[in-house]
Amino acid sequence: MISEDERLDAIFHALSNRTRRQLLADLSGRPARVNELARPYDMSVNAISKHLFVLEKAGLIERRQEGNSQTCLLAPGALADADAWISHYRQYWTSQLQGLAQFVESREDR
Amino acid sequence: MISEDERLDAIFHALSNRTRRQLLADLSGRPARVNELARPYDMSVNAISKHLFVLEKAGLIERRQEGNSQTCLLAPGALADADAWISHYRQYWTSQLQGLAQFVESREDR
DNA sequence: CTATTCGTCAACCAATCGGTTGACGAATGT
DNA sequence: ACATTCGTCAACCGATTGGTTGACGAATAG
Repeated sequence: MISEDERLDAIFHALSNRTRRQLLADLSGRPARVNELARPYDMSVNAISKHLFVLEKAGLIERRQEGNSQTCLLAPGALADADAWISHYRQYWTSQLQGLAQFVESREDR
Repeated sequence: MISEDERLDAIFHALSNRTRRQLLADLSGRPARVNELARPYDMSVNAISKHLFVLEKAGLIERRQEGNSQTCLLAPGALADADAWISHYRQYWTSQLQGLAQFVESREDR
């Protein structure tokens, strides 16, 4: 049984690398094979394959075997989890900001 | 000059650790000093201090020197950036899903 | 059958991460 | 003046990360 924390760890970790974010962008709208995905990058196919594995572990993409080849496509759910976490805390951010001005003032004229 | 990619790297990296996410939760609503924050954790103050540094570098919190002590509080902006990135791609997720059923079908009855 | 293309596995590497301990400087309390 | 509290700095540690190369098995093409 995998905890919510572990899922969020994996999701945010997956998003914390620009190559992986770019791969997600590349997959926006259309699925693609590993080779296609790797071509534009100045990096071995192997490295891309590892990045895809990280994305898959986080639940951000799925891979489907297609005979010789392998198709990757975006998976729903994981990104929504990240979004939910952020949205939840953004409301605190906002509410704290309402009180922030007074807080700062109260300190600055000590 | 710090690139957008570097900012997002830092923000998502900061969010990828459950202790740091919890620290942000702890700061929800009220600022707190490093010692206060560290107390509930089974971890040295030093470790917490490092986590706070990561959060600060990502622009998620600010620290204000208060004489001997040090007050941490949430900072606006960074979380909004993460939110913006995710929101942008969620729309692709959704639109891709609309076409996914057909795609899967077209492959499965080959 | 043979050659090629696809992607992964395994081993390795330097760099970063997440934590520790110990020493320290700067403010505060007595 | 002295002791205490606050938090950081520095060094160290094992584990993980992000990349490499080389070998391999499985599917496809000639």
